[in-house]
Amino acid sequence: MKYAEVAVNSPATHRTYCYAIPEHLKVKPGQAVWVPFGSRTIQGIVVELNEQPSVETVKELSGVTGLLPLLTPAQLELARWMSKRYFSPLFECLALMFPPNFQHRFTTYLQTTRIQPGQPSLTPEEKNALAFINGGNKVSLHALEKKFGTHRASQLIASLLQDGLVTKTCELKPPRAKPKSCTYLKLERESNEIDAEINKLNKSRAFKQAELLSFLDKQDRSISIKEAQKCVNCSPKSIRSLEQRGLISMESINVRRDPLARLTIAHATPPPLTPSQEIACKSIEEKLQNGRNDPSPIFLLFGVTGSGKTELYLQALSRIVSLGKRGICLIPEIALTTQMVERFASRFPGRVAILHSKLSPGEQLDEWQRIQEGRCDVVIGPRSALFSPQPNLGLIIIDEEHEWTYKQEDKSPRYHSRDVALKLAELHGAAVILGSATPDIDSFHRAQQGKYHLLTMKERITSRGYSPLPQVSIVDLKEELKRGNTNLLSDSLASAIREALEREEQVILFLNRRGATTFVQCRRCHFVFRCPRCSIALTCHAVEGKLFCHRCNYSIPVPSACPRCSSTNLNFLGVGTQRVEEEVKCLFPEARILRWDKDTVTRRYAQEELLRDFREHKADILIGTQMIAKGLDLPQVTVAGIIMADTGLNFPDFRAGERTFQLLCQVAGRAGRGPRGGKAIIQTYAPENYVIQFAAKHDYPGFYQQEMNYRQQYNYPPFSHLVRLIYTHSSNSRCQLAAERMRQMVLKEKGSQAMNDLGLIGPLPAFNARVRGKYRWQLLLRGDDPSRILQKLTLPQGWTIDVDPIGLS
DNA sequence: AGCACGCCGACT
DNA sequence: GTCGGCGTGCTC
Repeated sequence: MKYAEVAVNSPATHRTYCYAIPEHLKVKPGQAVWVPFGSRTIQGIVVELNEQPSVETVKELSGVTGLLPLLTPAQLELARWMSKRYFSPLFECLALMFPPNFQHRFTTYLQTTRIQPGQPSLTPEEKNALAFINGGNKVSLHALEKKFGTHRASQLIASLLQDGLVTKTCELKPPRAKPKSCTYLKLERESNEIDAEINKLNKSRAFKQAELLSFLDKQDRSISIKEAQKCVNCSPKSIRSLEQRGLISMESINVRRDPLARLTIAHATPPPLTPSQEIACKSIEEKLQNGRNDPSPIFLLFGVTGSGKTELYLQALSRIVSLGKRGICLIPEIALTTQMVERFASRFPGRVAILHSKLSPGEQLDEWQRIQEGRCDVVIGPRSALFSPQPNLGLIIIDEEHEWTYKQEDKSPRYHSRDVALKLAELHGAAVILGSATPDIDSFHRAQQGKYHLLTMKERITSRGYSPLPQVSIVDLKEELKRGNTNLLSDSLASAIREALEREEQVILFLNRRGATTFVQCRRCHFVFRCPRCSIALTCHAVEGKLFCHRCNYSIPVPSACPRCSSTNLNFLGVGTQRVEEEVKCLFPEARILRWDKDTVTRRYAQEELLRDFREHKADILIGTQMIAKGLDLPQVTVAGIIMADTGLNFPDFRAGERTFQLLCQVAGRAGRGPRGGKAIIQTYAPENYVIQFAAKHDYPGFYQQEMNYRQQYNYPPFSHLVRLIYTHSSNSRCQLAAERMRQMVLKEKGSQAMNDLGLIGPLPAFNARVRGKYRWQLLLRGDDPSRILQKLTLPQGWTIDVDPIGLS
């Protein structure tokens, strides 16, 4: 008898469980299996095989799904590493690597047994529920919960089950995506025989069949059933009848759902490299060549906006492909994949796969299969693309490596793609290229320490040769106010826009907020309208005439009076893209304006369309939030305006400065990518702030130095590591209590482990203390290795652990 | 996820 | 005294 250690799909289960393998089952590590667990049967992944059981009493595996192991040994190893590092259940880490739509979910159904009308012991509500279940022959638990509420439903079911009036059954939901096939028709007779058949059919009044035969005879390619029905307008019955008589045959062929089919991609050859690209490229090739000393080299490609980082990715990839290996390229936002995908697809035609959540389940499945079959040189996608089954991995590229979307914050495992990529590369002996114009402070620090190979590209190239970075001027909004200008646009920004419009050039205006006004305040008693559930200020959307909570979507109509003092003198404070748009419209009534933020762009390819319109100069001014800052190549833009640089600078997070610097550099870098050059204007109330000063000079090294001083002074990363512990509960006092208890627990452990460097911050309510009606309190651990203390502690339920948190909100 | 166990307030 | 609410912990 052999035994399997299985990671099971049960929440909050960090260990593996031991199962006996029945003689008739063939099981290998990486295999997906069904196992009995408590009262149910659930899915699991075999992570290890043993000759001896690890516990005394074991159950048997119920079965396997698929003959081959679902996951490779390297994937198992990566998941184990992630589970340990991020304190997340092993199964959750493994699940990242499953094919699309793999996880089978059970649905619970209820059915009535013998009906006994007028049961005296039943409450009216129970009778009601019984009638509801009796209505259909099988009712899902979900439907019942919707009707009666989750809690009430489970109570009702419990009592009805006890009375033996209903039974409960479990069924597997069918998978949402299946391989798509198309059935083709083929003639089984020679042309001369066909004519005879057509005559025969016409005589027997089966003229539709005759028509179909003659249509098929005339074609020189295979015709699908759908095409045939459309062209001849015949019924499926006619086709069946011809098939039954052996005149035609049907063949089913799998068809691929290609997400790139809607793009027209021209093949391209590599352009000549600039001197700095040449140097960087040589350096990468050299390291890839002597893989023996350093099998998994890591490059930090520090190149200013427009220095041609993508070309270097392409060169490195083609090098890797020529060595018989493959690559993965991570990009930060789904919205902007298209430009990148087109670049890759034009150089590796038919050998590019893309993976992201906006693809249909069918497309995801088909792309996944192509990748697994080794038919793609590169997989492009957001952070999850890291877990695609790319065989023989030789290179991982992370574009815009400083981007925060690479860290999964909202759900477990709370991993950072950069760190996981480095581990994955180590496991495969693959190279890693991290690319950015404004590298993450931590990445640049590691490059300085010699852990990464630093490649610098300072020249900016455009279609017509080199062009300098745009000149950036800082506008002091305090001065502007003194001069009596209360508009959002300063005089110098307005005149820059005017000049650009006169020359028929384009302008982008950046604002890092959304909504028309930020919040509404009473001028008399200073009451602020807040969300009753989340207690954050409500945002006004003038178009809908409502105030919205941007966290939980709670809304109320735009108020006309203060609920506290009944004053009708309300102040609509703050700035949103809508208000910028109004003001710009007012100043430049003839300009064509596009607005891009999460409110206007929700449809699947809406961003793409909007971007295409702007690039084709169907609009003059683009107003947007964060999204317009990211990696767009807009050659006709000559003016980039930052409406308010300070938003975010005062955010209660030690990385606020870094984040603002990155944003400002990115926006400024949007201007002047074409032959006409360009300029950027930063409006701010804090013109002397080092973040704004260095951003205006495009001086990353200068900013890095200053920022490092600050981080060292306050012992923030990279001089320390952080772990955030968060407790969530609907009662605030409970949170506080739990957090205080946790603090005592950690302090005690700190003493027994003699971890003198470990610092505790908190307990504190999280910056967004209330989310969806639940309070959140946090405890920050800071030190050389704060994770170590947690290995010994088992956290009570309700706690989440975030290792190396990215934001502290 | 489900199920059992144990601890507190509201009743016969 | 017990019933049933919920919070907590376990499932090989």
